[in-house]
Amino acid sequence: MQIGELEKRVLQYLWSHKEADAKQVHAVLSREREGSLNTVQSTLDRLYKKGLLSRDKRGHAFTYFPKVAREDLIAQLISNVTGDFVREGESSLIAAFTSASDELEDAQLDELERLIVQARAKRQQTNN
Amino acid sequence: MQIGELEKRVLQYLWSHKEADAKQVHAVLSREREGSLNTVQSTLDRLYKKGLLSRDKRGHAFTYFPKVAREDLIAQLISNVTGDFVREGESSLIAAFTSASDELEDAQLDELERLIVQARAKRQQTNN
DNA sequence: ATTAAAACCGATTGACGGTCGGTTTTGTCT
DNA sequence: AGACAAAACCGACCGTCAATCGGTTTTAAT
Repeated sequence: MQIGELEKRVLQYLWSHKEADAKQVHAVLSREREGSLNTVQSTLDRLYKKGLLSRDKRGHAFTYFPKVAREDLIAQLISNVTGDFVREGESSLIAAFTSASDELEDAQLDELERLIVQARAKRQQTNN
Repeated sequence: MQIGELEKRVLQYLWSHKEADAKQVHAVLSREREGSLNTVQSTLDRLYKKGLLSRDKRGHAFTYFPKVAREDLIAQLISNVTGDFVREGESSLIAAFTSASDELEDAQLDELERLIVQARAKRQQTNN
């Protein structure tokens, strides 16, 4: 799946505000970019058809909600873009870490390790 | 930057074989896909112009070499595709890990942790 | 029923990867 | 140097997809 620039901004907004209709999104975005309400509407609709948003009619307008978590989408995008490059038995994450580690802060290294420990604990519990 | 299907295959081939000219690449790829030599040539040239390959004239033909490491390209692609989603002080990797951890094998968890330890050791040395 | 708001449709534009025919350049061999 | 063959290079075209927006239809509130 391919996510455009405007689509990304719209997603960002919805993740941080939980819900909004086209008018609201347009109002906010028009402070930093051009574009008609119609364009925002199309974009919301495209995201909806991509399964990234859900919606619910309230009065005239649809109110849109994020349907996928930000982290899930990030994971999916990473998987899409790296999938063909990754060997059997390897993870995109590991491949990426190999070269990204230099840019990580100490705190992020710690955080990542913490998450690993946590993941292990979880699969211990659930016998995963 | 955007990498197409054929471009990915060509890169894969060059990473595993170090160098090749258009003819060779075409010969190999034509076992699994259609397409003229010219198409492969264009693709090599596009990759060259993108800075992902270098080349060197040998006789009539250019011989192409990978210019970026596989892991570096993966990291760059991840950064491109997730960049706008990632908060200050956060890493795409961490965000991705949050949702991908369930799919990782135990061995990969171990591997990742090993890489973390290694990264720490390295920055200890170089006073990073 | 009227009316205003929003959804919906369809057309257009701009990127970009893939594809390939045809021309030009370039190396090689005699 | 001239002929020949091989490969580079150019330019055109297609398909896809995000962005854009005008105009029409649907819909809901009064």
